[in-house]
Amino acid sequence: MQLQAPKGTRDILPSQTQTWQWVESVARSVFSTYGYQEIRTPIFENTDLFVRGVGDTTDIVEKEMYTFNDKANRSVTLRPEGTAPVVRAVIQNRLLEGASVLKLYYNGRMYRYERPQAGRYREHWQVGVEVFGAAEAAVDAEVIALAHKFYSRLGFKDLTLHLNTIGDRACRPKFVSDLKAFTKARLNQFCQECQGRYERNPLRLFDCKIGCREILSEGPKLLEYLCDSCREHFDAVKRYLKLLGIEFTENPNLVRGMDYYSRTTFEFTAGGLGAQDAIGGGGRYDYLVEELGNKPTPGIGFGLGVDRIILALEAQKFEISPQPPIDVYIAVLGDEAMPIAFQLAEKFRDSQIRTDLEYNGRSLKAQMKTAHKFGVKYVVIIGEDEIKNGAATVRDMESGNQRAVEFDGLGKALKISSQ
RNA sequence: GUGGAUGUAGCUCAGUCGGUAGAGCACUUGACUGUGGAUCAAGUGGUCGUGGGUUCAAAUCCCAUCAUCCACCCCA
Repeated sequence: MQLQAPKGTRDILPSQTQTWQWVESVARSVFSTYGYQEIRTPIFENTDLFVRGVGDTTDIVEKEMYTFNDKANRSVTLRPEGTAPVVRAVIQNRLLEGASVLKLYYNGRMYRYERPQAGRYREHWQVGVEVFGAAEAAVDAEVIALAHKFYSRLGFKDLTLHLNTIGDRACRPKFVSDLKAFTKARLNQFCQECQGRYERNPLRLFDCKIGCREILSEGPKLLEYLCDSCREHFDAVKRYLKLLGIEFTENPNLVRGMDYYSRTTFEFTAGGLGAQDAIGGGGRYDYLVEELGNKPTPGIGFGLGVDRIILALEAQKFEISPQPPIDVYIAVLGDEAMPIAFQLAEKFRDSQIRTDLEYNGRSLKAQMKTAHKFGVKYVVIIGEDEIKNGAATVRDMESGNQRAVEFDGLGKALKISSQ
């Protein structure tokens, strides 16, 4: 027990990688049907990108980043989220020039220094999309529909979509200042945590789980402060979602953890997950590109947590039937059989037959057991008799039937039989 | 960062009032001279998380520490 992966990290073992590959392939397939192309960005960035992009008063930046100095004393940070790096790459590589709308997706690991818990890791995987250059409500609805389609392709049953709007530059400042004033007048009624939130980021007050929200229910409501264009945008998003038959719950408390959001925010939660039940979320960020130094460009996107998606699928009793790792197992009896088996295995592999063989000279019974455990269709037995006759014994593991096949014709025979 | 629970074989776990370790599964061999899914038997495998302390004697009691899990917080 001395060797151990770092706290909050884990290995994804061969028994699980089939599920992971399947989830990733569904993501690729669904995203590409909406016209998205993949982008891969570095796993670390200059720290400044996240401080400016995500926001210097957010929890992510204040206490959850893996930040360190490299040998030239540059401050770099393992990416805690996917949006800021993609925006950086888009600006740096001028991907917006000559494009009306740009649709990108990514799949990668994120890092946050948090206390590990059920469904919460210090290294976790997200697949996500980002759209640039489209401010219309239809795009908000399409992005949400995309996430929704991904989940339903995976077979999700117990799924809730939470939807909110947090206004824009025109209407949010007034709301925030009124919220601050309201809170200040009752500050001693709020919990310790919320008294800090009041100072740093009042919108986060809506996230309190202890009960401070009850006090706020008497206070200003964001929905009542929305400017006309924000209200119309939000209504349009809802209309489009209804058009597609996608159910949602309006959740005025949905304030997300990055400062870059504006207008639409959303989050998907799944049943059976315990306290960490958000399996994906995102929103619109119409000011982020500008704040990072480019000409103003609207944007919207989401990140979906692959680890939690797989946990939730397991909790919902979903299972993919495991595929055998190989097609053929060669049973080897005696030292003289080894060179023949060794060559045959190479021939099979050249014919795209997935093949493994016995290396340890165990009993035939043990070899058959191994072949059975792998779930192979055929076992090819090479022993004294087979060498003498120049023909291997081929056992069909489903029927139990055996026949002799000359060494030369083996590859072809197996190829045909296994199709 | 704050709480609670738990660390014994590859896996899941048992271990009484302190007397220096067990089961099931898995693995190997055999019953069956070269045949899987069944049965039976034997065998391999453990610094009892780590370091101290108490004791004639510690997996067991005490302290510390590390790790894991769960919750708070936050989020995917």
